[in-house]
Amino acid sequence: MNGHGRSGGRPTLEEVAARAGVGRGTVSRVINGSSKVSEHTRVAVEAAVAELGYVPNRAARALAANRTDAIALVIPEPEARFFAEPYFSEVVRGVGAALAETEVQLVLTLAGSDRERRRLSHYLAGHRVDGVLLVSVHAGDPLPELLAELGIPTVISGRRSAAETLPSVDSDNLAGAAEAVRHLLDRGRRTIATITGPLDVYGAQCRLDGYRQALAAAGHAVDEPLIAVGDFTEEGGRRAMRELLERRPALDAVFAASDVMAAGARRELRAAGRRIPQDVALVGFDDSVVARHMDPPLTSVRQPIEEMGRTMTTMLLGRIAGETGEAAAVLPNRLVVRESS
Amino acid sequence: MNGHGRSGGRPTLEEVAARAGVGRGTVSRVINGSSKVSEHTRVAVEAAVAELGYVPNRAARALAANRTDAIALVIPEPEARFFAEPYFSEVVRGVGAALAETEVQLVLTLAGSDRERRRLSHYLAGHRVDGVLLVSVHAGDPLPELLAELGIPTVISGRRSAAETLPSVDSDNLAGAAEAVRHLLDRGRRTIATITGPLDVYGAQCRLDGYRQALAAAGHAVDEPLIAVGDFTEEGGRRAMRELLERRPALDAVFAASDVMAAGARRELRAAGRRIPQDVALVGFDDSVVARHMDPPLTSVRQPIEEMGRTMTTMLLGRIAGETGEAAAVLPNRLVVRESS
DNA sequence: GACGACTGTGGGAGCGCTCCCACACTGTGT
DNA sequence: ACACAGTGTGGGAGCGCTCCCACAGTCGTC
Repeated sequence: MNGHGRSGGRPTLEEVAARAGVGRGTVSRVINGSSKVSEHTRVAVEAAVAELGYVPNRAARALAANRTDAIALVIPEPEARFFAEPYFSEVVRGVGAALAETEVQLVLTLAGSDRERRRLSHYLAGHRVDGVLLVSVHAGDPLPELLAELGIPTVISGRRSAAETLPSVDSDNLAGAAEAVRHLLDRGRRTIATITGPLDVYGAQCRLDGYRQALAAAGHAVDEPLIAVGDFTEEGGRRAMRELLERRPALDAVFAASDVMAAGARRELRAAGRRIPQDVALVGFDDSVVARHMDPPLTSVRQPIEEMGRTMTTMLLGRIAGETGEAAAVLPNRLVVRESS
Repeated sequence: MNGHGRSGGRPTLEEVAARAGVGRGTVSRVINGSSKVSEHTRVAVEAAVAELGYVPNRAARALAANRTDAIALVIPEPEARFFAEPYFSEVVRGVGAALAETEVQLVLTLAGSDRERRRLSHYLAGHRVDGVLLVSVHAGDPLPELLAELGIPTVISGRRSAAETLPSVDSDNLAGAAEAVRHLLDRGRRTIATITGPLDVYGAQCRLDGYRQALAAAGHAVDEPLIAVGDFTEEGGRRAMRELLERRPALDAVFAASDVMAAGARRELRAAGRRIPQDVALVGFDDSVVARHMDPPLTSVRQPIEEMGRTMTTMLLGRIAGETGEAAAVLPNRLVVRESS
């Protein structure tokens, strides 16, 4: 086809060795960047590699070395939160960026139900990836423990609790929420409500804590009826907003723990005849497409998702390489101010 | 750890064979569902497999059989269109669904520039995947040809021209656009403008053709000044809308070839004091998150992206298995009617 | 001048599978 | 009785690498 090697097949280590006039072991050393190869030989081998267009056979290498140079990204398929727009692609982009300069390949795995996740661990046991990236793990998910048992290095995104034991990368939900609330205070708002996520989700809890802390730090007492629990859905946001308007009709700002809930809140506010931001300022969380295209465009807390993907990957590669030690990164969030506040 | 096999390692074929009291070959036959194994033996082997928790070693299999049971999904990283929201995740979901019942794994590859794509083909040459799924391929992209040279089965999404030679899966852009326009006509609109995508993109061309055909079929002459060329960006949509309002201030409907351009058009219409849909009806294309959250919610043409992913995958697996013959699927689009029209 | 320590290097062994040939063993037809 | 096709089955020979042991060569040292 392209003149390389013998008939049909791609060139092998052996052929490169023959061409360079050295032994198999030497070529292997050069390919793997081992030391202990003389300059002279190295150059000769590299020339042979180039001439033959040699590319190591991944399967053979994996078999012999008992590693795969592949990591898996496990995706909770049915979950709206993750598949919802930018999250997924940004994580992938970050992971891809971290992997770009390595020879490690990314295997994507969709696994929704707990049963599927069990099956997956069986699968991972045989199909052998060197490590696993777990996104959006719930408390009670069996997968992390199964992976630990199998001795497969794992990094998760988002802590499951304050006492997360697994290596994890998270954004600073508390600080992000606090910044959002501080921003509303700075804008002169005084009756600031919040719509939280489900409180058994650690991140949602953190965002609520941020809300509380920002108010407290500014010397305001927290008025509990200004807190309504949502579920990260638009309808949930709407319902929570309805409650809030009933309980505290005089509120002049709302911090929603997700953009989608903010969208629901906006609908409800409109229905109640409140103008945004004149009557009520609105801030969301996630800085999703929804935020940019809302009317008015939504002020929102942006998580460094791509960077989280990158950090997770770097961390995982480190652990595969045998590093232990500190393994919990918390990345800063950033408030993106738009017209809604 | 869990009592399986010998110390440390996972069980091998050999061990299963010993346990079942048969030869290696026989176990292999059972594992691979080959015929020519007596019922009795098969049962015994399956029992041994279950007892030992045997999972075939992927690398060994790949090496011996000279196939990898993996396919690559190549993603044009920097491209907004693809990474923009649901597209990516839906494709992945479709591919995942088609792969779920197979043993084939999905390898994700990000490759932006042409140079990166060349590097990628080199990489793929290392016999790392059995086939490749190419999303969002432009005319002039070198990758398809490189893959063809390497003899790697490939399926692309979206034809590059009417005379696409590669196996491809596309949505019926022409019919979708025509339906959108017909819908506007049904709503009593008479002066229907369109904002197209870049016309060197085949899909954009098809959508324009659909616009023309629908008007022609309804007995309307196509008024060329009602056609403005955009570039799939919001700003482009805005600019095109401005042109249209200048040339044909009396227009009462706009069909934009993408939701994002429709969002731009909407902004411009608002700025010009036109109400949607009372003064001007607006229809987009893609049914993205933007459409659902626009104000008013945007009528849009929905592509069966997940199904496209599934179809591509099925097609690719077929070709890997040696099927040839017909290889171009065109899936129907569906108009999702909302308040903007 | 003999000895060890070190540096490069070659190549055997083996990773866990699939492929395929050889070999029972059965049954049928002559 | 014989040959002869058909079934299952066992196991050798690799697939292309890495690992590691052995060994040649070089140098410094006693």
